[in-house]
Amino acid sequence: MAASRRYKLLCPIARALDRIGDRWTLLILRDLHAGPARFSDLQTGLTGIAANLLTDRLQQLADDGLVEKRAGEYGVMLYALTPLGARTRDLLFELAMFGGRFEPDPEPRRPGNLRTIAVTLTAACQRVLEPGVAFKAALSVDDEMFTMNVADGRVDIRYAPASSPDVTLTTSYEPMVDTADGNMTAEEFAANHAEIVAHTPGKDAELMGLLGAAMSMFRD
Amino acid sequence: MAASRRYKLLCPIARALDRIGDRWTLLILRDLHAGPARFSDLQTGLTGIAANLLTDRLQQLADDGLVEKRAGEYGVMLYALTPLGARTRDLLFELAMFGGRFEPDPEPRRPGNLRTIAVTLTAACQRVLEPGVAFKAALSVDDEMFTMNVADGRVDIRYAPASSPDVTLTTSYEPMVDTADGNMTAEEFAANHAEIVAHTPGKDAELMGLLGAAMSMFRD
DNA sequence: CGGGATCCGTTACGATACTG
DNA sequence: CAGTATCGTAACGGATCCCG
Repeated sequence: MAASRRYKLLCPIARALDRIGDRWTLLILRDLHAGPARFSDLQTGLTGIAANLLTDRLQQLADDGLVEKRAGEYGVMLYALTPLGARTRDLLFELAMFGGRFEPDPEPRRPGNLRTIAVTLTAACQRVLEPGVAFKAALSVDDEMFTMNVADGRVDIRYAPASSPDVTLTTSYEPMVDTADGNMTAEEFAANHAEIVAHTPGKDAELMGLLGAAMSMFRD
Repeated sequence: MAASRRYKLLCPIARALDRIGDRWTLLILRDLHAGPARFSDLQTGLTGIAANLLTDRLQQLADDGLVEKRAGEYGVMLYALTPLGARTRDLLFELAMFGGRFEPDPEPRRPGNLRTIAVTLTAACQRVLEPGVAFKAALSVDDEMFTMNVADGRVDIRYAPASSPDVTLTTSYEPMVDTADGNMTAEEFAANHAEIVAHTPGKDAELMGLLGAAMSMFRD
């Protein structure tokens, strides 16, 4: 952010907005909550962000200590959240809870990839998780793969294929959004829009119970 | 927000940012959480927002149903949060919690008035409030007056003088910020930077206990 | 004086093209 | 793949002016 446009106010809300209040910045953080990403992963997911803006925002986030750039395998550059950057999770979830109250745009654009859903889903599951629930799930949403780990009262969802999951769920993006928006019940979602296979007995019920409760959080 | 710059994404975070993601918008909502305000109250509190931008933002907020414009006494126009707009409270609090992790700007600007602190303080108190606590307090912060009502497990802080309070607290803005930032303990704040008078016995302890716990939330 | 509207220079954004 | 460079357009910031 240009120095001239910083609020510079002695108020923690303004201090936060001076770091993450720019256009695109919160959406970049949102996608990074799905795990480390390459420049082009982010550019694809953000449907039409200009390359120079993505460069600027990543630089700003790095300067402020929210994101770090590091070399991954095969020499590719990876951007990842720092512990400080990961603290935006609850904030992003509150944004999602608030945004869920509005009708979707009549002509919505689909994101270029589904990293976007990880942080919202993680935070929602975290809030409804009951003690003792534990499993490893492979989620396939429109052929994009997620790993969902639940253990010790913690939920973690990453944009990566899962090895040896307890349960596998295959579904699509739109019905998930419809369910979160209240246009479909969790029961109908489970019955008609989810294909589920348990590799460890009983874990299918744990997964669907958690997901159903999480998606229902967005209603009043 | 210009239609061309809306994200239009089928993601609740983007839907929220399409309403409240513009520059100044969240700070306007922040100040409105202190109670209904006139145009010039907002312009003063936001230290240097251009009049045309404030007009634009208020119009946008009204169009989206977050703010309503109504006639107050003596024919003055008042802007107030709708129930939907009031739902931004938890979101603003998460922003404050996150922003509190950063050092203040070396040359911070002071807000033109102290409406700015109401929502942060309300939300923080709400989260640490213990059952059974109830009082009405008059807060005087650098000669700006707030009414703090605590009853039935709810906290409400408004930018208005209080009539017949149980307890009166006189203090200043900077020590409150220092305490929230962790540069001062709640004990030192109470001992050296707060002048407190109980009109109903025991209510002074309830007020200071609540405020101390609230300001301490911003530490790790 | 409160509550804006208008004008204008500056800055950021968005699209496309280009490069190591 | 991972950015840079360029350029037209849109938003912002500051000042001034208007009107009841």
